[in-house]
Amino acid sequence: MSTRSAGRPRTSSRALIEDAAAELFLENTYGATTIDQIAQRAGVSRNTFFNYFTAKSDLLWGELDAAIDRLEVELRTVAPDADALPALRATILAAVADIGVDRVPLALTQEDVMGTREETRSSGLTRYARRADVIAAFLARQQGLAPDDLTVLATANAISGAISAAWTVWARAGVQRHPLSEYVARALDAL
Amino acid sequence: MSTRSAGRPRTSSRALIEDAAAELFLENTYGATTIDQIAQRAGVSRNTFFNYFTAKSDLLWGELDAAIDRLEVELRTVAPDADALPALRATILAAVADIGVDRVPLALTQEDVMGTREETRSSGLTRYARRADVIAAFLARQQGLAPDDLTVLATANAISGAISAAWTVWARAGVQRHPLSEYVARALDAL
DNA sequence: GGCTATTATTGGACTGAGTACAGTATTGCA
DNA sequence: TGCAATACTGTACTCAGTCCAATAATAGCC
Repeated sequence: MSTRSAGRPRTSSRALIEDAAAELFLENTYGATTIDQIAQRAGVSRNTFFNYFTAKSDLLWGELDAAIDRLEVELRTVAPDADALPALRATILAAVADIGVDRVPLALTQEDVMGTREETRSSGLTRYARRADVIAAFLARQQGLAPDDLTVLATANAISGAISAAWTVWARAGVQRHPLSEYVARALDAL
Repeated sequence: MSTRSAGRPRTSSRALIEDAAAELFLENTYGATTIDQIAQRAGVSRNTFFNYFTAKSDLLWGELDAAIDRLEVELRTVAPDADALPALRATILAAVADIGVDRVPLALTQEDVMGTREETRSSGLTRYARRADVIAAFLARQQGLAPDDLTVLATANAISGAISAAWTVWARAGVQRHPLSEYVARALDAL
């Protein structure tokens, strides 16, 4: 890597890419910045980009992806005889508990600035789907039902949808926003 | 159009494209057929394809798109003083009422055959989102709340998610499946 | 019939995401 | 020091989707 000359790299390529992308998204909007531009500003080749991210949209959803990962892991530790829905609610809230005021995913924070409603939306939806999968697997496991049972899937999709709404409203709330978990709690209560 | 020689065309380009696509999806899977192949088999230029469809995935979701269109239109006719949720439920069921046993969207019917779970999923999700928008607009209108109210959005997303689950289970049910509206009704009851 | 405005269709050139693969640095470790 | 694994790069490719200008076809009108 020509620009990072000396010994072991001070910053990982991953971080360089993320920083470069964040800058460019703010300058030019998400849609108008190309992967080539990101790689170039990060001082990294285009292919290195794809070593760290499978798609451009990955850059927008780091925080959310991590929360879903946590949710999946934590749901595995729920006692088999626990009541499914209360346990699910508690675990969902725990998975977003440490997401505070300043940690807003890029995609949502700068939706307006970036003017990418449509473009970010479809990549965000795949997170909704993954979360629904995680929840459905938990419900099926916990309630001894098939993973493709209609009630299980309907419940899981409904819950995932409500959480999506919470993220959206939270992110749009601007500087005076409360912790994400409050929004998620209220969204779940709406069911 | 070289292949359709005589007078006025017997079949519209749109139908030719749809038929060609359906054939090719079955032969080669959705992901493995290109727009060029579809256009070629339909005896139409590539650009003509884009005159009729904005994306390849449009070909998969005709039935669902139409149902969402109906839902949107019908929701506008609901009396302003009607109780929102019961009216919504009735309108949703009406919008899928005439979708019978044999009318299964391509995307879902041939999910296995086409082996495109991942590829069809993201395009299907945009339908989920559009339906959620339609429902949220209705709820906000009917209840006198802001369209970005958390409760409104959470409810709309949850309902749209449940409906997605219903479509999925319905389509996967195979030949012995019941009318779609039964699945949708059960999914909504799960909330 | 012939004329005209509109619409359908086409060709061609382009951008940009994502993939494949082989080759070259770099690094960690023995 | 050397070797194996890993990080990085170059190049070439496929395909979706966009843009624009040009041509065919059609419907309506006289």
